[in-house]
Amino acid sequence: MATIGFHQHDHSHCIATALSQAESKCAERKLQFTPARRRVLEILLEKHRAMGAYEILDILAAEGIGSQPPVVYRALDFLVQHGFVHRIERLNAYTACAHPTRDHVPAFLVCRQCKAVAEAETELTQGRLGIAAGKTGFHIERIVVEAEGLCPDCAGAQA
Amino acid sequence: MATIGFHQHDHSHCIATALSQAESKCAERKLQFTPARRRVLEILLEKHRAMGAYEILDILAAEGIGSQPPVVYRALDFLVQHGFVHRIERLNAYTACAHPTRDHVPAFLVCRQCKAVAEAETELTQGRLGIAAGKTGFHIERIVVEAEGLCPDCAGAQA
DNA sequence: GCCAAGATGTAATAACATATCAATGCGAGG
DNA sequence: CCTCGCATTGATATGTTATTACATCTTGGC
Repeated sequence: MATIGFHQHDHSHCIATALSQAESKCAERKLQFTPARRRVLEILLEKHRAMGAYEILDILAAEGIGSQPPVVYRALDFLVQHGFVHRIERLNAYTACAHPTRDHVPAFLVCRQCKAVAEAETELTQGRLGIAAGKTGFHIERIVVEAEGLCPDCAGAQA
Repeated sequence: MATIGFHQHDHSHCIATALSQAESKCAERKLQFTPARRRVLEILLEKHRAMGAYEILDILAAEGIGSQPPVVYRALDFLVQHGFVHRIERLNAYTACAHPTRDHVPAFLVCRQCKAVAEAETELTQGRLGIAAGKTGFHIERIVVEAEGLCPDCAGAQA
């Protein structure tokens, strides 16, 4: 499985796979994979990029699923909590997890121009930060790693 | 110089030093260290914690320096741009740089309970993320590293 | 003194997120 | 079957963070 996604590929298969994986995972853990939650995940998988909550909400509203902010935020909270979706802090946006089957610490490459997002992995207590935390007795629970720069396409177009 | 700051210390000296360092740096680079910019940096140094833009704005407003959002956002943009202040994405907040004399990639330890922030350092193209970026031709310009967890005080208080 | 670039003043609005409370559906235990 | 408890949903309102737009003023180089 590619960890990085700055390339085109046929996509409908991934969507179906990811959705059914999410479904089984929810069944396994006795979680309710409700229509709103399912649809939000599906939208993120379809678009395959980082989307703002209100952008998703617009789609839900057009489909009559719900038009108030809490609808989408509740769905996103659920999906993030269970690892189906990640939040990109840098963009205040959300993106479907690229490899939901593995337990992992996500790291992102975010293009500052086109906003494309690729997901990689990292360690929880990597290098210097882990050392610094250990020294002071800080207990790390979660880590946000987001690199900002230019994706190959935008770097090329700029020249 | 300590890279981590979960401890008390006499502070007025650091403030004066940091301000005059900022001043010289601006002079050197022919930047305007205007009253609003100076005061925002000073506020962040005084409080010595992450502050929201509107929290800073309240202080500016009370002092008659300005009461509209752009006042504080412009000052913060300037300070962030030139490395005097860092933005904590996870908190949508800002904090004075702990070691403005060095060129560095900041990394933060953020307590999820008391919101205390400590600054450490990291590398721009560390480990796996750098490799992933290299493989795909992504050009990293900036990197955000923020660890969330419990600081020693909060971890202790909880027990 | 004049011009261009940078900085500020001000109003309005956009974008992102949460609080609250009532109503509904659904499974477990009686 | 009933009903208790709990997760989810619906709906309204509000809170928080950030940007756009445009007029005006200041500063520094020529």
